[in-house]
Amino acid sequence: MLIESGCASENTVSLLPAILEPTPAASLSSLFAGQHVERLASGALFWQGDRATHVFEVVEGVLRIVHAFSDGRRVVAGFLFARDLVGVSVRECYPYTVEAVVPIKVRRLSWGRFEDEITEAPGLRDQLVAHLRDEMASVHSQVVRLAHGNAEERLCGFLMSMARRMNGDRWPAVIVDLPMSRLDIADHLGLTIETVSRAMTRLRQQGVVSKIGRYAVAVRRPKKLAVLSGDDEESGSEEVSIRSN
Amino acid sequence: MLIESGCASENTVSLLPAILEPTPAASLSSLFAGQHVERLASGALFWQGDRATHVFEVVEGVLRIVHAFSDGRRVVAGFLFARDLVGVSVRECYPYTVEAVVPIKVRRLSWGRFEDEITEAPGLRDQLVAHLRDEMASVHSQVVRLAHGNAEERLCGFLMSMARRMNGDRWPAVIVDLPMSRLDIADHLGLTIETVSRAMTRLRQQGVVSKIGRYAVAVRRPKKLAVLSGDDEESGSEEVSIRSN
DNA sequence: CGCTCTCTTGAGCCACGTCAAAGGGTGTGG
DNA sequence: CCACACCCTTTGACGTGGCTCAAGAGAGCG
Repeated sequence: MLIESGCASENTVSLLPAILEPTPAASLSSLFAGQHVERLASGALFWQGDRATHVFEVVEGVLRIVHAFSDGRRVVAGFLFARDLVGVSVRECYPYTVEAVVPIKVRRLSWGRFEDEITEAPGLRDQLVAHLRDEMASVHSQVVRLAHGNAEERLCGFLMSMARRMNGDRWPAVIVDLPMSRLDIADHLGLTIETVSRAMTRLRQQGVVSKIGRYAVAVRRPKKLAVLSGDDEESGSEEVSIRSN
Repeated sequence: MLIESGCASENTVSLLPAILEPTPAASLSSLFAGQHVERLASGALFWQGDRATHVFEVVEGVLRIVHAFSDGRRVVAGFLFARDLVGVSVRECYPYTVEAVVPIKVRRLSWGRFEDEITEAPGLRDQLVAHLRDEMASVHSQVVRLAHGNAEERLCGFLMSMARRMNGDRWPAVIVDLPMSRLDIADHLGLTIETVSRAMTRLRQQGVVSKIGRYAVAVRRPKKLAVLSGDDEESGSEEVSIRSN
């Protein structure tokens, strides 16, 4: 039974004794603390192909990571929320556009300044590595979600991850905000808006969720949602699958 | 015209003056130089859910990154080749199984030792960050590929990325080795073996590729392959697409 | 109240999944 | 050296989930 549900966050750093940390900057976020807060009601924070000149911290709101294609098609690779960092995993040019889903507030740091600060504080380097690893895990699970299931499973997986992120990893969450449009969700899950809509309707009919206004749902049957998302699985060995209920 | 085709590799590090590097270890790979070479004919290097005790360097051969589900379905999140590192982006437990596609050789380092070496050499920390960023870019493009196109586009994208990786980023490549089975490719692209097979046949009929034995193809029309994969796109703005040649 | 934008619902079609069988390469044993 | 068996791949026939096209329903706003 190795499945200690979790295997997540905040451990890499603590593996090293916290003794040698002379700097007061405890977290990557604190680097942005002194920076001016910028507001953006809508549109792009930066464009795919631009030189990566800045790193951002999301203060408030939601953004989407977008790959645009010349044929008009679009892929939403992910969403960004308060406290997320933008651009730290980029090397030279931004490989995607980042746009505001709702009016947002961000702080920015020039790439050079960010690098300098990181270089001077070993603790922050570790935090950066930890952050990149978390980001990897998140993108990785998105790969699995896209390759794996049908429309309903993908939507359930998306709702689960939204519930977790917006609730500080508390689960089950009752209310899940979905500030992005159906088109954003569709492009994120590799589906069309119609299919997303139908899948959502089916979930409502099954009593798994119910709509609250337009941009939120209430999770009525968290367990069923988890099962449908295929999130509880990941066995790989034979001797599982007893699971009553 | 910001699109300097490239925007890639080996710059993050050189932004910092290379003055302060007392250690002889120039690259992450060199950490593994003294380690015993292990051989694995087939089966898993480690299992999904295992505690992440080691970091590996692939010396020779090909491996696959596998997510297994309790219902028997499988997702191949990616493939690993010579010089690739395995496990550096993991935090506590391996979130996937890594298996040998062909008989492989690897070197290993304990997690603790890896961390220690990294901590002592600032240059290596930068390399680690650079490595994680490259890995992010790779996984990111996999997300885009899965969310974007139909079977043929996905297969073309896969062939392109295989051609690039096995040829040290030289393109166009004539011969592309495909040591993995159709099932591996199918699970990687979110398709079935039959669909992969049919897509491959269609590419052959169009004269884009031709089969060489069982585990390799020759690229006959690289340009068409690139177009079909949707790789040349990524515009986003209107005024591009001049690009002679 | 009417306009517009987004979401929902419906009908038909097509690409891909499923089921089934045949083809081809590889290894083993006669 | 051939024969057989096994496994992987290819090809075919058919069904279905999701895409396309089209219309209708809410919600925000002047």
